[in-house]
Amino acid sequence: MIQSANHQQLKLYLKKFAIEDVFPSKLIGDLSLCYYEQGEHLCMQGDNACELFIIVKGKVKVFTTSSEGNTLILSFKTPLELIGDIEYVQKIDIINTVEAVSPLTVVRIPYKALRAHCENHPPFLKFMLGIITQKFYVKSDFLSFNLMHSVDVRLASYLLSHSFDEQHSLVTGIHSTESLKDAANLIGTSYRHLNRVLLKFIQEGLVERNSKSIVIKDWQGLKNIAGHSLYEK
Amino acid sequence: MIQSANHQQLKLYLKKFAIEDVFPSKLIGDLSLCYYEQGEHLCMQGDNACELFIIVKGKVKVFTTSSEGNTLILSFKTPLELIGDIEYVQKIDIINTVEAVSPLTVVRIPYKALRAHCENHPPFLKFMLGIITQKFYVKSDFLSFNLMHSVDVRLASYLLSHSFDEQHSLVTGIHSTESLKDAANLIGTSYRHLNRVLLKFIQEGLVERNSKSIVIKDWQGLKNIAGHSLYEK
DNA sequence: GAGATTTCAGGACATATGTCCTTTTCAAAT
DNA sequence: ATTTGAAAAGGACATATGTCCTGAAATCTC
Repeated sequence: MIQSANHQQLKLYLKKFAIEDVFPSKLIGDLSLCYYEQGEHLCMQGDNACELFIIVKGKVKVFTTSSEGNTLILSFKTPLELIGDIEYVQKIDIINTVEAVSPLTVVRIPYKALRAHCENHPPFLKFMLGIITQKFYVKSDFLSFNLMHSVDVRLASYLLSHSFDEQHSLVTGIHSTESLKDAANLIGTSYRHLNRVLLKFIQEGLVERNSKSIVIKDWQGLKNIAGHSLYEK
Repeated sequence: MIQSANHQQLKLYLKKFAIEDVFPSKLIGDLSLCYYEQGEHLCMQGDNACELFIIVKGKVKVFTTSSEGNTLILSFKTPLELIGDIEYVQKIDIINTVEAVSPLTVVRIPYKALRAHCENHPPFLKFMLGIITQKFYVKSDFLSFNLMHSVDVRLASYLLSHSFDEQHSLVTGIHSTESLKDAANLIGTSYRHLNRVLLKFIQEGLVERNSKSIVIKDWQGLKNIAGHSLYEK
């Protein structure tokens, strides 16, 4: 992780997301801009929480590891999103591990500064409320979706929503290796089973697979399986 | 539903939960106390949202119905809890249906009054943040738990946590009829399968079943299956 | 470039879970 | 008490999913 002293850049980001007024001016000096490389961890499950992160560029995955050693990905997050918000309010340890899955830029703010200057600052409180209620809504949807639908449906939905990712459009490049494992962990199934369902999709002509990627051939067909596509956000 | 004009009683509730200072005094007149009978609905999925409810006595179940007609119970809620908070912040329609499962007392506040007087009122914003982050945390846990564990584990956990409910202590009375169906819908499985697992528990001597209730015989045995008991809150 | 090593896809089997239907239980009505 | 109908429990079967393992493919090392 590299910490930047470039306050100009930081302010550009705040402006980009229209959150300049969220923090009182006396707190601006406590903000810093940080860059993480792919694979680096922002925080680890169980650690003491002491800073709030605002994701302003790149993508992270949020996951938890059970006592049995299983990994479950709870979500992928892209700007504008907060890490450490729940922990700040509830005053608890880090709940989930967060890892950069692309080069990442975040604004970092120590809890200490927040408690000193934002505890009763309505713009900040409203900002937090907006983000957290959104998160809750998405999570609630995600829960229902997972509990009510089979892996087929979930995978179809996953493929659809992750094809619109930053990079390509229709010709999606979902890397076989890591990201398929991630997909399994996000969907909440085993890698083995995901492969099985994928094979079925291939046999049905819905997708094609080559050594490096998975390509969607029949958009509508997948949509019919997915019903209402989730995992979108 | 019966609306009460008893402002004295209302204030007692606010005091009981130490939330007298959450609302500015000019808004107090907009609060009202409402009583619901078991089975009544506070709000229905898809309806226009216009009031915030604070549950101060009794218990509700929050559930959603899929387009295929399946019901999934997302949670049971007891005081102190909010209904309509996400909708208020996000300005969206009612997400889930909420039904009283016991005689219920709530404090009702029209959104209109909140927007007029609480939009920038830090005590209110902080109150909302506290409740919503808590909800998020519980839901996140619930999601992981459901996605990572089998129905056996989930049922064991359910039985354990729902035995400490208001009424009895060890000798739990989980009514066979409705509440077993509710259990299935909460766990996210079919009634059929829940019955199957229950039978297994009975054969293993973990629980006993008579015409009206299910009694836990082997507390520790269930705990061993459940691992860390969820569904607690 | 050939062997060694890791990674990945798929086979075989066991188990978990869903669906549909039949049997059983319980309680209301007569 | 008998009948009758609703509700709950369980049987049978099909399908979904997990686990373990093997063979194939890719990558690395020298």
